[in-house]
Amino acid sequence: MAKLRPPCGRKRGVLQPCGEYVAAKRLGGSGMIDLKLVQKQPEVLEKALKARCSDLSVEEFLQLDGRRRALLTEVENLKSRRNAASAEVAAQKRAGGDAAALLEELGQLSDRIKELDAQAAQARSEVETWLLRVPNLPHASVPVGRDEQENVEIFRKGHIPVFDFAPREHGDIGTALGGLDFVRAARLAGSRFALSLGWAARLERALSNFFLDQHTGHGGYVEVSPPYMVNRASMTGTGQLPKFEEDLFGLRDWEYYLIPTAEVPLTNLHADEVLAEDDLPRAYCASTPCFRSEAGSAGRDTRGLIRMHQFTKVEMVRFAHPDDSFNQLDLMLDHACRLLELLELPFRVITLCTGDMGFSAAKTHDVEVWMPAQNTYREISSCSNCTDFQARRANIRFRPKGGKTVWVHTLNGSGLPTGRATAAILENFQQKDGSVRLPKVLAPYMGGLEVIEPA
RNA sequence: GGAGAGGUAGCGAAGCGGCCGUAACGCGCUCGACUCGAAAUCGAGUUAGGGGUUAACAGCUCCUACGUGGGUUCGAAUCCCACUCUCUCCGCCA
Repeated sequence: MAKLRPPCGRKRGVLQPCGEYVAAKRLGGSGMIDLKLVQKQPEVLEKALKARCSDLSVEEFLQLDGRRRALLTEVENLKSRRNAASAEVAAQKRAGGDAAALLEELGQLSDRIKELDAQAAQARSEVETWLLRVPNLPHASVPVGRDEQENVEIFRKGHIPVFDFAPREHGDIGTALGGLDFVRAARLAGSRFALSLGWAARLERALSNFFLDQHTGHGGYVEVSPPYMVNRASMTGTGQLPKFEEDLFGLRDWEYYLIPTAEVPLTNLHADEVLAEDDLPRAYCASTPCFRSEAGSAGRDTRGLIRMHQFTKVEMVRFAHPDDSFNQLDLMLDHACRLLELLELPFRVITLCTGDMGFSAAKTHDVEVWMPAQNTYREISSCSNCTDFQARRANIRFRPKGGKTVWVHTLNGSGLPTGRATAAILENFQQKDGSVRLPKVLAPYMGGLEVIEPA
């Protein structure tokens, strides 16, 4: 079964076939945060890490890196001598001489180099492991804050519905209408799984198709149908690994992971490529299942469709020129908001503070939809500019006209997850008699169905 | 699953133990010449990472990298082993 070994090494050499981190070929180049920056301006990183409430020690890094450099200097001097002496051997042999004495010395030198090389590789690997765990630096415009309490609301849109009855939870509504079956889903798989039937299954397909149609039409995104499981290099490229392995589902005998979001395959679509400047910006979207272990969220959102081990989501990914990436972020945010407007759902947009942002993001806007049963806004989309963070890890560059290659900026945003969208529709459009009205834009996708009636 | 071919810079491709990794040659790209301008042509330039030195991402200097990892050797793109990906043919299969 496990005969076909997992492919996870990639050309850039950050990884070796069995998933262990080894010396990078291009330390400080592709693969991680800017090494030079850390070395020369450790205080910048220190400040950023503090803002993110990270416990990584820059001090520790400086020690590791110092050791690495000391070893390198030593071994490189020896190599330099070896190279010169080897050339001498060649010259003597060409002249018909006997190079025995030199060869004797070189043999010892070679052994010493082998020893030091191993030590240097080890030191390099330690430095790299540290760097791979450093989150992206927050953009200057991001509010500094500890947690979600300090996120900043930007604007609200839409009308919060007023009910002359107690609004019910979407899980109950969907179950009562025969579309959702959490009992059987639990029997089939376990908790945090859902099963939809009839109108609900069709609604999931309808939402997916509606979102994709909007993106490929209005938004100019290229639709992609990517792999739903990827190798370790891809997961490292977008930042899920090595730090967040426990959040992922992996296969037992194969070095593959189920994607937690289509951001992973879509962003890695151009891994190890050099794009032309004219290729930017580039936009992709995909509807895929997403798999998340939800480790650490035990007890949260245990009812309904909000937090699942498997859910379907349409994702947007953009590759942008560094000078243009924050414009692209605004654009992508618009695309997400537009879907909610078309679905007639009330929402608000917030900017995440430094302490609440994801690992790879330099700036993130969350879109939160109104959920009547909880009487609050809940996240339905998250749009992030990852600047060059993922591009470094996945080695995605572009070539400015006539210039040297530069890291692209990558962005990703949900647009939208079908489960949470369904939840919002059920709750916001529920009616006193137990029926649920559907947004008008979905009618063509629902075979003309406008209201879901109790059986 | 069987057999074979291959992975070298932005792309194509040569090299198959030291004179070939600032990697032949071609394309592309940059600059210049020619031109009123352009095309064509001609000329020059054009890999990346790291160490040292440094105010410097400037220069100078050294090291490393020919799919990945390991081995042989004073010395490996070149020889050996394992792995991986791509392509062709055969077999099997939705």
